[in-house]
Amino acid sequence: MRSTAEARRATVLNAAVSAFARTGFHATPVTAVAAAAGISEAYVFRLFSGKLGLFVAAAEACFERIVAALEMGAERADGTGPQEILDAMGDAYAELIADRDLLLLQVQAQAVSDVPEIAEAVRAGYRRVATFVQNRSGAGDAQVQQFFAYGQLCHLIVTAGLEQVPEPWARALTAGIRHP
Amino acid sequence: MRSTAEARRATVLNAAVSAFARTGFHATPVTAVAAAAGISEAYVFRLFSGKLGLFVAAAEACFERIVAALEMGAERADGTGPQEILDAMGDAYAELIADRDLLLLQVQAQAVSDVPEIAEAVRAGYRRVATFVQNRSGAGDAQVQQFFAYGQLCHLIVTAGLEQVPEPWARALTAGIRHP
DNA sequence: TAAGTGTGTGAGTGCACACTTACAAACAAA
DNA sequence: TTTGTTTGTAAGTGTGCACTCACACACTTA
Repeated sequence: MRSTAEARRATVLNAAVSAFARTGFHATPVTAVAAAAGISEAYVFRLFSGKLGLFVAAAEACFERIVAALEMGAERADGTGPQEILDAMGDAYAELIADRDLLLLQVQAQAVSDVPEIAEAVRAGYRRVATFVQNRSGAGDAQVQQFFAYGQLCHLIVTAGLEQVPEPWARALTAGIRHP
Repeated sequence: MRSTAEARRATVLNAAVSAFARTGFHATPVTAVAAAAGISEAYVFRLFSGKLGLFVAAAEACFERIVAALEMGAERADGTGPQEILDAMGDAYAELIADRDLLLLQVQAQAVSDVPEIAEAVRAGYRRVATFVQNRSGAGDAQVQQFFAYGQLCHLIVTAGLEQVPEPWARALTAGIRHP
C-alpha cells in the first residue's frame, strides 16, 4: 500500500481546487486533475463520485479555506470594533489575490450554478462565510453587505486583470484594494 | 431569399446571449443556440467565426445593452447630482435581475476569461460601462467603485438565488437591493 | 434563359472526454 | 501459504460536440 485513500483524497482535492479554478468545471477534464495529483484518472473516479462530486468537494474545501483566511485576518485586527475587524478581514481576503485559486474557484462555481448540486454548495459556502463574518465581527447588516460587495469586486478585478490596466476607469475600480 | 444575413446575425445573437447566459460557454453547444434561433447549426458557423467568435459577439452585445439600461435609468433620475444619477442607474441595473440574461452572461464571461479573446472582451466591456458611468454621473472614483462593487454583489445574489433564502445572512446580503 | 450571388441545410468527420471494467500488486490476517 | 482487502492502473466504450463540405434553393441581372 503506497498511501491511504484519505491522504490521496486530500492531494486530489488540492489539485482539483487549482485545476477547476483555472479552467472551470466543464473545461477541465478529470485527466488534468488526475495528472496534477500524480495518479490515474480511474482512481480519481474511485475516490470521488464522478466529476460533479469532485467539483463540489473542491468548492467546499475552497470556502473552508476562505473562512480560515478570514479568521487569521481577524486575529491580527488593530482593535475590537466591528469595522476594525471587518477591515482586517478585508485585508486578509485581498491577500488571496496572490493565490488566485480561491478567488477564481468561487467565480467558476457561481458560473455553473445552473447545476443544482453546485448551486447548493455555493449557498452553503456563503452561508458558512457570511455567518462567520457576522458573528466574528459583530458588524451590522449594512457593514456585512458592504464587505461582501467589495469582495465580489475583487473577483472582477482578478478575472479581468484590472490591476494591469493603467487606464483611469480601471484605477477607479481597483483603488484601495490591497495588492501583495 | 428569406432574409438578409445581417438580420439573421441579430436573431442568432439574441439566442446566443440567452443560451450562453444560462449554461455558459463550454456547456452550451452551438446546436442549442442554432435551435433557439430557428436555423441550422451549419449556418451559425457561416455567420460567425466559430463558437468563440459567437460568444465574444454575444458578450459585446451584452455590455452594449447594459449601457443602454443605465442610460435609461439615468434619464429618470430625481436630480442632477452625481449620487442621485448613480442611484438611478443602480435601480435600473437592479431591475436587470428580472432579465437575468445580462447579469449571468457577465458572470459566464468572467469565468471563461482564461481565454484571451474573452478576457479582452470583458475588459473592453467594463471599460465601456465604467467610463460611461463616470462621465454620465460625474461621480468621483470612490463612488464609482462602490457602484460597481454593489453591482457585482447583484451577480452573487442572482447566481446563488439568495433572494429566495429566508435566513438572516442572506437577508443581510440582499438588503435594499431592488427586486421588480 | 443562362450565369452568378447570397441564403440555407443534411450528412458527415474526427476528437475529446466522462465513466467502466478487468486486472494486478501491495499488504494484512488466518 | 492461502484468503481477503485496499490501493492502483491500462485499456477500453460510448457519446457529445465543434467544425466541414457537398449540395440545393431563392433571387437578381444580362
